[in-house]
Amino acid sequence: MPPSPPDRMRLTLKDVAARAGVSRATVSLVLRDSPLVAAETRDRVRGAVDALGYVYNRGAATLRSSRTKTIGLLVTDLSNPFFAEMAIGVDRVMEAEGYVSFLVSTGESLERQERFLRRMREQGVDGVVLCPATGTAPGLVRMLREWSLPCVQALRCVTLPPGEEPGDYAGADYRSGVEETVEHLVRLGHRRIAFIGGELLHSATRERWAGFRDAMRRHGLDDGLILRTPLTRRAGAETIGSLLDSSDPPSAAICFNDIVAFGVMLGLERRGLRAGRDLAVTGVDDLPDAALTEPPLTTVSTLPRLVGEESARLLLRRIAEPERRSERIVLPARLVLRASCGVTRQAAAPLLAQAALR
Amino acid sequence: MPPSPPDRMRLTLKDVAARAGVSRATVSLVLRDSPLVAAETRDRVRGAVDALGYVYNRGAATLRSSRTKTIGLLVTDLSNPFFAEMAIGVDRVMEAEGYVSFLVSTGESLERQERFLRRMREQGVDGVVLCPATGTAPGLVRMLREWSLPCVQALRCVTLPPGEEPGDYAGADYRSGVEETVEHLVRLGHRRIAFIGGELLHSATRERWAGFRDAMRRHGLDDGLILRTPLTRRAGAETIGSLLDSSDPPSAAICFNDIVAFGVMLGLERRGLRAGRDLAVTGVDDLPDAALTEPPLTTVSTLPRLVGEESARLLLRRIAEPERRSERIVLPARLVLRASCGVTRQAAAPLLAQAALR
DNA sequence: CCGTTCTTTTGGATCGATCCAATCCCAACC
DNA sequence: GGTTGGGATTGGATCGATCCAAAAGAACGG
Repeated sequence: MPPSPPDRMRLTLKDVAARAGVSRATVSLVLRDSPLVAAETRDRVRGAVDALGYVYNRGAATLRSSRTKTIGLLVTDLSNPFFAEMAIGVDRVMEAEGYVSFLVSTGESLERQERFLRRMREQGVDGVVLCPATGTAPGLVRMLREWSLPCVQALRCVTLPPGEEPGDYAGADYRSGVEETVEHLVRLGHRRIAFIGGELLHSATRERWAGFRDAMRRHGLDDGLILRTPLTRRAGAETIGSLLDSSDPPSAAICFNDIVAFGVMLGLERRGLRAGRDLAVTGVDDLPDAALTEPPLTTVSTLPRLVGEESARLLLRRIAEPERRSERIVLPARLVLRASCGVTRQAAAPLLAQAALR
Repeated sequence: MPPSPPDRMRLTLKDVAARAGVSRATVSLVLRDSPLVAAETRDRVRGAVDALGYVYNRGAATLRSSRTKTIGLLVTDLSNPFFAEMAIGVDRVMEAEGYVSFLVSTGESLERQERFLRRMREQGVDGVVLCPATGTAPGLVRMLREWSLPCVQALRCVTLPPGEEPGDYAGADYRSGVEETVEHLVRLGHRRIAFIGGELLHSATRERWAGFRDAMRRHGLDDGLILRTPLTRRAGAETIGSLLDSSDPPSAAICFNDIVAFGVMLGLERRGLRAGRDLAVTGVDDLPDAALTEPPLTTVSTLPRLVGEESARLLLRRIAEPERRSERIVLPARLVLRASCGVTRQAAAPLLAQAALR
């Protein structure tokens, strides 16, 4: 460790320059890894930096260059590991480029979301990754554009009227993930399938519902059994109870996400029933816990960390080139077969005949 | 919304000053809510700010005042909702004071931890809240002190040699929480109790172990059944299996945290056993899910959000007054009785006699 | 030896707020 | 009427890096 400055005075470029026998400008170039400086000079300056224990003052650099090497990252609910993972993904990519992130959890509050964005502007962040809170209006995206603050939406997105640039977006293909789930359940012989969860109207909900409806209709099945519930374990447990008591209960339940699916499995357990035997249950997200329930949960893997990484890369591209066209990155979402949907693909064939007899 | 600046030029204090017919200095005072300015002037300036759509440039302010109104927040694992909650707590308090936080998940990597702290110093944060990664040496705390960067440790803490100022710390009273758990289990008649989890040597582990050992010894019981395992669901499930197969299996298991406890319950379920009936199981943290397992989990509530809030307040005090004495805030941790430990306090009395006959 | 080109280095101006000592204003008091 | 005092306001210097145009130095051919 270099010896700390003996006095309380903070060292500046000038001190380093004096010690290395060059000008301030040269030191500045070295610190920014400019190819302009000669190797010999570079080493000398580096030596001086280490010897003095000089600390770069990013604030001063910002003022002059109006580049802060910081970004804002807004997620709706940090205590949901799904979003936390995505935040980690963003951070890993940004960090490698020398950026640091302001992270905040909006808790689905539009007011907090906007306040934070305003503050990010004051801070002069180079861009933001935004998971829009439920109910975010297109006006917000326009506002950011007005500010010329680069923004990438992640996991959810605000839809702008056609004709307007939609803006960058990175997310998972919820729609086809749910479609694939329906296909699989139908193949297993299920005809009456419920979709559980998603009271909030945002793109991630609409995509799932669309996938569900399309796939059900394709098979001529009733696509109306969609239950709007909060996205909690508790809601899952409660919903499944009333559902099973109804006059025409389903034989399978596709849940909005794994959390709801865990709740459904809990609800079944409380009634002495079991997922996979008495009701096929599936989720979305493939949280680490999904493989560890009893029975393990069939679910759609949406790889939040990857989504985070892609959002970050997208934002970096946008910062480098603000005028480029909007880009949408939709990562594939694959169905991960486990026991909670009754039977895995390999074992499905013999059962299909049996199911047809129902 | 104020009309955006018509040209690309960024507005400065000077523009606002001109419009309001005052000097730059006065505008600056208004923006900082100084009591020095007359009410009439203040309103006029505020009007000009709104009319022009002026955006405060915090970077410039920082350079001059060397106060950034930012802090760094380092947690070990953001995808653990426990830490995420604590981060939210920190953020809420800081936000109310006009601060924003750089948040990073170190993933228990000492190298990442140090790199991030260095970057925080360059950014000029006013302070950091640190959950030290496992294996963090006292040298790190000394380094921060050398940098005169205010630091509050949270949830875990590095122990410095006696005589040295220990530094600020906020956390939960794991020790007495675990002691209380032991007391309760003993009251229920358990004699052979295992402690599961905690391979990593940090203060939060040591405290739990100490609480366990003390309480067991106090009752003349064997305090040696401590199983070091990773802090995951999977580890909990695997550990309980081998434990039950051993020659002298325990009748109760106190788990490091709820995650491990969930794993243990899963392990029991896989063997057709049930927590609370075949083995008493308890956890620590009282995650939201703890109330929703089957059976619900008895656990020690540690209120991570509160710990976060306290850490933030502590940091604010330290920033305001760097030379004050170190402060330790240890929040009480209470045992929350649920069914997984076999029987709740109210129902315990009749069972005690029966237990004595074993 | 000079002109040309290319590489490397440089000093001064600049970014936009805050700090501070000085000034201004106006009422109150002797 | 002059002086004092306190509240309100101000102009210029300042924080520490980057930008830029220009200079210095090196290399080389004619």
